[in-house]
Amino acid sequence: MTKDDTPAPDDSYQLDRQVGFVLRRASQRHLSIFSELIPELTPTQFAALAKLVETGPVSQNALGRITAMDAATIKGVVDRLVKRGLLTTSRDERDRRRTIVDLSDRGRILYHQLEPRARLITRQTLAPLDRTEQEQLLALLAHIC
Amino acid sequence: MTKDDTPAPDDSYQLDRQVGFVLRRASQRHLSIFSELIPELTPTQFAALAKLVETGPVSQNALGRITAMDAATIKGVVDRLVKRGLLTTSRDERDRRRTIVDLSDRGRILYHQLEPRARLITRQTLAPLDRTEQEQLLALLAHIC
DNA sequence: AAAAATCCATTTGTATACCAACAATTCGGT
DNA sequence: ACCGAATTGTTGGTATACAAATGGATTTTT
Repeated sequence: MTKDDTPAPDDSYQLDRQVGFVLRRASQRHLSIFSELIPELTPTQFAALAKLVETGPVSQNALGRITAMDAATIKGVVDRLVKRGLLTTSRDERDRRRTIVDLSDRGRILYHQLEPRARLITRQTLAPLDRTEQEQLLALLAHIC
Repeated sequence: MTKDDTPAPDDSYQLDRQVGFVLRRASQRHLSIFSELIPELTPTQFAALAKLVETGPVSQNALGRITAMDAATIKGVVDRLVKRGLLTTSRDERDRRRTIVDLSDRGRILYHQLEPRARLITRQTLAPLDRTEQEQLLALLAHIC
C-alpha cells in the first residue's frame, strides 16, 4: 500500500483554530462571568482599583502602564471612576505635567468588598480545567504577552 | 526550628495572575501583530471574510453567531465591509426578515491575498512557545470558551 | 385562524481600545 | 544656560463589544 489512507493534514485556514479568535472567545466568556459577579464595575475599572491598592497613588499615565491601557484609554477609565467618587485626582507639584490618581475611601471600601468576588471570577473562568491545566494556561499566556 | 522560613504562599490578589488580565494582554499583543501584518483589516473584519469563504452566503445574524459577534457588532462590521466593496448584501425572499451577506469578488480576492499573512500572524503570536506548548495553549483556551 | 413566542435587523447608549496630533512641561546633553 | 528630545495629559476619530428597546416577519402554540 503506497497510498496514504489517513486523512490528509488539514491545510485549510480555520478561523476557530487561530489564537486570535480563541483568545477573543475566551475573553468573551470571562467578561460574561465578570459582569455577572461584579455588575457594578468593568474589568478595566476593577483593574485600576486593584493596582492602586497594590501601589498607592501614581500618575495617570503610570497607572495606565501598569494596567496595560494606553493614555487615551486610562483617561476615560479614571474620569468615570472619579465621577463615581471611587478615585481622586490631584496635580503633582513637583512635576506639573502629572495628575496623581489615588483611591477615595469609597473606592477602597468598594474594592475590598469586591475582591473576594474577583477571585471567584478567576476560579469560575478556569473551572473547566484542573489545577495543573490552570497553571499551564496562565504560564503559557504569560509567555505570549 | 518551628518557624517557617519558606516564603508564605502569596495570598494577596495580584492582578497579573488573573486570567482576565493575562487574556487581555495576550489579546493586545496579538492585535499588535495583526495590525502590523494586515493593516488593511481588523481581526473581526478578517474573521467575517474568512467565515464567508468557509460557509458561503449566510444571513447577517448567522454570520455574527459563527464569528462570535452579537447582532449590533456584526452589523457595524458588515456595514463597513460593504462600504468598502468587500461584501454584498441582499434581501432573503423566502424569509423577509433576513439580510443575506456574501463576499464580493474584491472581497474574495483580498481574502486570498491576506490568508498567508493571517497564518503568519498566528505563527508569530505563538512564536515564544514550542510546538507542544502551542497545541496545549490552543486546547486549553478552547476548553474555557 | 388567532395569539403567543421567537427571530431578525436596527438603533441608542455606554465602555473599552488604539492611533495621531497637540500643548505644556520637564529632561538631557552640550 | 540653552535647545532638542522625551514625557504627560488631552482631544478627535475609528472600531469593536454588549445591553436594552423596537418594529417587522415568521413560527409555534393553542
